[in-house]
Amino acid sequence: MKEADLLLPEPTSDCLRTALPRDFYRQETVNAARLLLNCLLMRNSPDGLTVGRISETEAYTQDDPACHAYRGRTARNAMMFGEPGRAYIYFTYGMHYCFNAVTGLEGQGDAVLIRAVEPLQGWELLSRRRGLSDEEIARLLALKHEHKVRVRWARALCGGPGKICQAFDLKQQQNGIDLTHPGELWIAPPLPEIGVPDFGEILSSPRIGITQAVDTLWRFTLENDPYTSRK
DNA sequence: ATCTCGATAGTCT
DNA sequence: GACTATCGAGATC
Repeated sequence: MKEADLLLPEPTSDCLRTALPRDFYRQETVNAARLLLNCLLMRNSPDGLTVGRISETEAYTQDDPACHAYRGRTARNAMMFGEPGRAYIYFTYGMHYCFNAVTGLEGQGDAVLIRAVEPLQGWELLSRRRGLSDEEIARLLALKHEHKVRVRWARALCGGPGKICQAFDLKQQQNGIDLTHPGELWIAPPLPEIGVPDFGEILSSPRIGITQAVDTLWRFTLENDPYTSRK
């Protein structure tokens, strides 16, 4: 399927009624990180609905020195040791949030970081939350059919974990939300009705922004997917 | 395209 | 007191 065909239908779509089940998150974390690619990040807030196709993930396991849970349970990382299928959202660098899905067995301390998504629905709302002016949003909406503009805009909105949290309004308040049921925040499987892009093979690369275990290739992207945080 | 750097505050030593 | 699963601006090539 070509990328231009990846158009989200009206919000009556199945993705509003469907969520990945608990058992999906219970599987081995590295597998979950790979399979979360192309799944749909769904966010319903009083402001409106926003949807993004997951395009970049990273796996973190408790026995991995780069993982927040590596040194055991603390108040901050407690959610990682809880039920798989819940959101683990944390604050970092004094100004950014990062969104993870808890994976593996309960009590294990694993999670998958969502590093980039392709916006599918709610471009205007995502843009406002990211601080774009009304004039800039209007200009981009008019040019959105141009591939280069669309990719550039998408990456400015959601090409990085901090950007996703700002665009999707994810903060401490959303920490611990159960992602396995449609509500204010959940993840839907890739739906054929929406269109599943064919971006080729899954690539593995070093995780970004860490200093430990830099040779563990647990960052996952799709070969020809332009909607990533970097090349 | 790739780099360096500063902002900023919660967490842990 | 040091570090951080980041971002954006500005410099440089």
